[in-house]
Amino acid sequence: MKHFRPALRQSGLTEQQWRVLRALAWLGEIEITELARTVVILGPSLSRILRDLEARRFIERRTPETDLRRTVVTIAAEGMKLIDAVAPASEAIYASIARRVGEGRLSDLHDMLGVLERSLDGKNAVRPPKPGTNSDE
Amino acid sequence: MKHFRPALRQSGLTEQQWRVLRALAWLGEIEITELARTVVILGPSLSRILRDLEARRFIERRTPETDLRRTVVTIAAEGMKLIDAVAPASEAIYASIARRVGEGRLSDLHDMLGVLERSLDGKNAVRPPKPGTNSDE
DNA sequence: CAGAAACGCTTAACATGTTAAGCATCAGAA
DNA sequence: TTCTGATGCTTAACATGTTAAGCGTTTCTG
Repeated sequence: MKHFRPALRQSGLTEQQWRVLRALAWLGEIEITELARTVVILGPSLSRILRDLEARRFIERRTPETDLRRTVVTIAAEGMKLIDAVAPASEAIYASIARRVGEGRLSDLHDMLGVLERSLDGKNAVRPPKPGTNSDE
Repeated sequence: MKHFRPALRQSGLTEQQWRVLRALAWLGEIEITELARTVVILGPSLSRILRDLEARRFIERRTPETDLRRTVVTIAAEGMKLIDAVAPASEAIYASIARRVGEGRLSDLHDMLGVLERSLDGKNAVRPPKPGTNSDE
């Protein structure tokens, strides 16, 4: 959401890069296909984003010996530093939004979007994290 | 929403092009800045979309003598044909979505999004049309 | 009347969404 | 063991979102 963009840009991150890094900080390590589902970004887009984050040494990749098709991604030390630097501002912005809109309303909206998603797609619906994280609006 | 895309692509239209054409069919003629607000597309993006639609002769432009800065846009005959050709399929898809999700839920969601928007931005909040039109999800 | 500020619109540049296609690898069937 | 289909991931190409900048026009101020 554009409320977060100025703060993120100060740290040289786009929204999507931030969301990906946060997910990695949260999850530890994850395979790319799973990460795409978790952050609700299409595979080709995620590939490109990860390429850039890897070039900037914010993430690292590893191919498990058990299945050479797969790539496991983790956040690197540089990436964790960035997360730690940006998280306070991001959380403050989110808290401000929550105050203005109301926690109850955000929660209701989140639930309704989940219902909508399940109604339309049935399976394979990924719920974004509950309020308290960077909601994708 | 991706439910509409296959049908639109058969007619050589993207979602945004369709939304712009439908707004023009609905509104008659409108200035570009106003159209951008109405369809919730940023000016630079709308400029590019209109450029393409104009090249394909789906829309027409006119500069009013009263203010040479402004451009008034209208849908052209070719554009109206396209609207008439695509509208039945689009409305059928929307009706299907409404059945699966529930009209009441869609209406509630629409209202909640309006509240969210007003809470965050106060003024200048543009409400997308009520269900029955192509909602921007 | 002249100059400054604001407005309307466009374009450039970059990031990402999206669709299609391709390559390497794995799993399962014959 | 070999072959086929599926999977994981990447890239190309195109459309659009976004930010910044620029140009022409209008409005406002001194």
